[in-house]
Amino acid sequence: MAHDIQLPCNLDEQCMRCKVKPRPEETITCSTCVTPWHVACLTKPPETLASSLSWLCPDCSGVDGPALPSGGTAGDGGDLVAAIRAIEADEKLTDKEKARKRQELLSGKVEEEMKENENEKKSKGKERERESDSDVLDLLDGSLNCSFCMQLPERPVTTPCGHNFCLKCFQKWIGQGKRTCAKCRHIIPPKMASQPRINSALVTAIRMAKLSKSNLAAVPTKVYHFMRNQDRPDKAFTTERAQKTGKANAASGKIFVTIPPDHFGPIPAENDPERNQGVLVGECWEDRLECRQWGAHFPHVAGIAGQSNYGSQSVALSGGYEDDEDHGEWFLYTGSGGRDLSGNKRTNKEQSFDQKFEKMNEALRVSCKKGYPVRVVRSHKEKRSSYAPEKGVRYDGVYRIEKCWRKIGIQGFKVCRYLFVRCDNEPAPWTSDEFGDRPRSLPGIPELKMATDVTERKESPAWDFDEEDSRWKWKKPPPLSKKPIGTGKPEDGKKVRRAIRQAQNTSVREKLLKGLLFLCLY
DNA sequence: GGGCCCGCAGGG
DNA sequence: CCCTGCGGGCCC
Repeated sequence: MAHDIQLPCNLDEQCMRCKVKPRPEETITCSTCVTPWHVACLTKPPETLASSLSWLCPDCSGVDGPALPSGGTAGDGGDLVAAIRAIEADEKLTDKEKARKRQELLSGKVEEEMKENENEKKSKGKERERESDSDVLDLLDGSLNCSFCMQLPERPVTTPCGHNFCLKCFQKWIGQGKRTCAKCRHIIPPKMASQPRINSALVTAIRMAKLSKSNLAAVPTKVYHFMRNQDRPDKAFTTERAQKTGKANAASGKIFVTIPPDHFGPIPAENDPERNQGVLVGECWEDRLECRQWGAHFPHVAGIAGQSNYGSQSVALSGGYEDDEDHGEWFLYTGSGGRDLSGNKRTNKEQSFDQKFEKMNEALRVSCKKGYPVRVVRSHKEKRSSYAPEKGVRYDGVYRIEKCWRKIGIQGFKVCRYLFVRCDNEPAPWTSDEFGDRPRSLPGIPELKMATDVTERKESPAWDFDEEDSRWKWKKPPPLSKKPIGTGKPEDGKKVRRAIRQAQNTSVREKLLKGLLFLCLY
């Protein structure tokens, strides 16, 4: 892998990259910092003998190191920094032991203490702490800074007394004839004064800390999200276990995009190895399983994708419905959480009218608060059976029962917008000063991707191109015919009718105030 | 035309 | 491990 991190040999003369102890002739020593490196593990080994005599290691050559492994997540960075911090703070250790421990840590050896920390963490449960990583450089801002320039040390050298300096700053100090630490006045050993050695462990730590900070919002794709699907067929399939064929009982085919399930916002080209174009607004799929395969909306049935302590990645609107609250440009979305009496999915449950901000609803609210963009998939399929209006679709108020699914001529699901969601009883996470009424992006969130191919959208009868304005406009569908309401099932009829009445009597405004509806803006 | 049954996927 | 969830096909 050409993109592996460059690492020298450690104090035991073992290559920190390949973990073998190379023979002396297989190593090369940096002419500046005198650090030994394993030649076979260098991405650019010196080509001639002459060049090898004056060879500068990757840390001393001043050339930016190659890309760090992309598998590192914010969490890894946080753990690493926490571990370094623990080592630094340990008063029982000598500086040499600290340096050694840091090096071991960075070369992949796991300390027993680390394992214990891990276990502690696990017992506390799965915690999402990306935000707490924002202080990841605080550590570096403080104790690790060069005492001369007060910046993160460049090509850092570390004195035996444990203080860090830029190589340049240090050499300048030595050049002035000083032989004591600029910070604590401890004697600097003559060997260090004449041959300062770059603290490569610290270089790596700083790099990784910077990386984990800068990548908080855009953690590179984890390969396994892609790999794990490679043994699946391209299309939905029936498992051995399933007794019935067809998509009703199918497992999804491979997932083509490489975004992790908790990825917010647009799916960019780099996560679309199949087509290298990303998933664009306006794309269509046959069914929910395909929405899943292209990463637009992962759950196969559920309407909201998300995690209650993290945020919501996407929602699915089933039905291009005529609705005062669906204006195309904006719409109201109610959360999940009620019971569905239709069909015979799960029967024995009681119903509640008011849904609560928990689980997926809470996930959506988190996204509201934080201002994360939410992918939206709108179904253009004609709906019937389970969600027929006369059956009191989600009479508990989760869905508006007075509306009907309508056929609008196109079959399939479509990415309609990347939305910034606002829940009406939460303050908007952005200000109009910053973003206007239509925020396009927020810090740490990738820029929205819009389909530029207008022909794509032209296929949808829900959108009209306004020649005067030269832009696409949502076409309000014709009003629906009123249909009688009722289930026909005696045991449900009373409850259903009561709930329907209740829902009808609750104005949109009231619902919003109660937090029953989500107001979505893009 | 719609009710019923079925099973996957993932959150908690 | 359990339970739920804006699917979907088939059979009545």
